[in-house]
Amino acid sequence: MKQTKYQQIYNDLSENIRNGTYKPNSKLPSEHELAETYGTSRETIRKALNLLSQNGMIQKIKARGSVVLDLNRYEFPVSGLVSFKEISEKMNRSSRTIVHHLEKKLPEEWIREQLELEAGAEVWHVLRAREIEGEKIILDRDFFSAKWVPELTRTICENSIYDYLENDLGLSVSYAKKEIVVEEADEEDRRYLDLHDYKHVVVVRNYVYLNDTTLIEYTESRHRLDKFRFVDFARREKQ
Amino acid sequence: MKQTKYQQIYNDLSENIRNGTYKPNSKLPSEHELAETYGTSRETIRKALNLLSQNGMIQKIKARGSVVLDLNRYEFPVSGLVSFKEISEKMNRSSRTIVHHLEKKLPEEWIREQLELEAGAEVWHVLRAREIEGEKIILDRDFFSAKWVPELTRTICENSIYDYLENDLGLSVSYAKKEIVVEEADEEDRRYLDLHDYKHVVVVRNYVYLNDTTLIEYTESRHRLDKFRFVDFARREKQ
DNA sequence: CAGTGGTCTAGACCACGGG
DNA sequence: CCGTGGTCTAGACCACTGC
Repeated sequence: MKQTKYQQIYNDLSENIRNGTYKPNSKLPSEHELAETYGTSRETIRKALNLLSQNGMIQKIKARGSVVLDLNRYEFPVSGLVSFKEISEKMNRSSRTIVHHLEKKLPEEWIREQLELEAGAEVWHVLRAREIEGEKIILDRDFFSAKWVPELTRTICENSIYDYLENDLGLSVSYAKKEIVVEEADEEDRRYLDLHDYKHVVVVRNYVYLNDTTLIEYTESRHRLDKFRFVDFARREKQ
Repeated sequence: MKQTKYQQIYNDLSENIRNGTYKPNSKLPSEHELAETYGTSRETIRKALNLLSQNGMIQKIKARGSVVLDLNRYEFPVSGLVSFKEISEKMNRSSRTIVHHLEKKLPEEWIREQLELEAGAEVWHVLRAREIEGEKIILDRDFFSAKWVPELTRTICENSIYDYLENDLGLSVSYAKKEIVVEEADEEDRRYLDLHDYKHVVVVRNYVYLNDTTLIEYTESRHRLDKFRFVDFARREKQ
C-alpha cells in the first residue's frame, strides 16, 4: 500500500513519541525544522502534525510550538470506529465469539427501512455473543445488505467482519454514526448473555456508510451494564 | 471576531446547504470552480470543504465530487463538547437548572488527583440538577480549579458555566476527554433526581483541558437511564 | 526582537471514475 | 480521454509568544 509522504512522517513521529525519542511535555522541533529534516514543505509537515494532534499525541500551541502529550495519562482513545477484535486485543484479554445465527433472508420491515432497501432485497442476519474472560457480555446483531456483501461464513463472523469488508471485499467504509442508549433487556439478551440480575443493557447502534453515501450495515451491540465503557476524545475544531 | 477566508467560505456553503441552494444528493461545484467563484486558491477551498465534511454536511468522493448529504436523515451530530444548555435548546424543551451546592474549598483527595493539583490548592464544587419537562433527570457534579476560575456565582451556574469560561474569562478550551459508564445510583442521585425505580445511572465523566495542556475542570454528569442518549459521528480519517 | 504556528497562494503531478 | 479530488511545493504575510 502506497503511503503518502505525510502519512510516513506521521508514522515516524508517532514512533519517536512512543519510544521516548520525543518525551512527554517537551516540544517537537518547529515546523520549519521538521520540513528541513524531512526534506519536504511545511504544509506537508503540518498535515502530519494535524494527524498527531487528532490522535491525541501532541498539542499544537500557536506561537509556542507542539507539545508532546503523555500517552499513559489517558489510555489510548477507543473512539471512532472500533471493532470488537481491536478492543479485545487492545485490552489483552482472553475472548471468544459465539455465532448463534447466520443467514441471508428477506428482512423484517424495520430493518429494511434502516438499510433503506427496495422491497425484495436480501439481508444477512448475524447474531453473535462475545465472551470475555468466561463471561458472555456483548450481544451483537448485525445486518448487512446482501447487495454489497454477497457471501458470509461462520469463520468470518468468528473473526472480524470489519476486516473482511475492508480487506477482502475492498469496501471502503467512510463514516459511521453511532448512537448509545440504555434499554430494557429483551428475551434474546437474557438467553444469550450472562446477564445476572441486570434488567437493562447498553445498546450501541451503528450505521455504517460507504464512500458513496449508501448505507451498507446496521449493527446493534448490546452490552451488559457493568462492563460497558466508552471513551471519546473531542478536539475543539476551528469553525 | 476576524474570520479566516476558509471559515467564511464554510459559512457561506453551509448556509446554502441549509437553505436548499445546494440540494441533498446533488453535487457541489468542483473545487476548481469554487476556487474561481470565491476568488481564492484551491487549498483554501479544500479547508472549507473539510470542515463541511467533518460536520457531516457533505461527503467527498475522489474523482467524482462532493455530495451534499441529507441533514434531516440523522438529526444533527450532538458529539464532541456539548453543554447542557446547547442540548436543551437544540431539543426545544422546557428546562431548568437547580443549583444545590456552590462552594470553594479544599478538595477531597480523589478530586485533587483528578485535577492534578498541588496540596493546598482550592477547588470550586458545584452540584446541579437538571430538569427537563418537569422531571429531574441529570445530576451534574463539577469541579473547577480555583486557580483558573477565581469567581463563580449561582447565576452563572444556572446558565452555562461553559459560556462563562470561554467568553468572560477568555479561557480557550482546546480538547476534552469523555468517558461513559454505567454505575449504581448513589445516595445523592436518589436525593436529587426523580429516579423512579432505576438502580443505575449513566455517568459521563469529562476532563477538560486548556490550550497549554493543563487540566482545568473535572465533571461528572449523572443521567437517568431511560433519558440518556449519546450520538457520535465518526469520520474515517486517513492515517 | 526573532521565532512560532496559522493562513494563503499559484502553481504542479497523480490516481481514479465515468463516458 | 477528461474532470475529479488527493497530494505536494516553495514561497509569502500575519498575529502572537517569549526574551
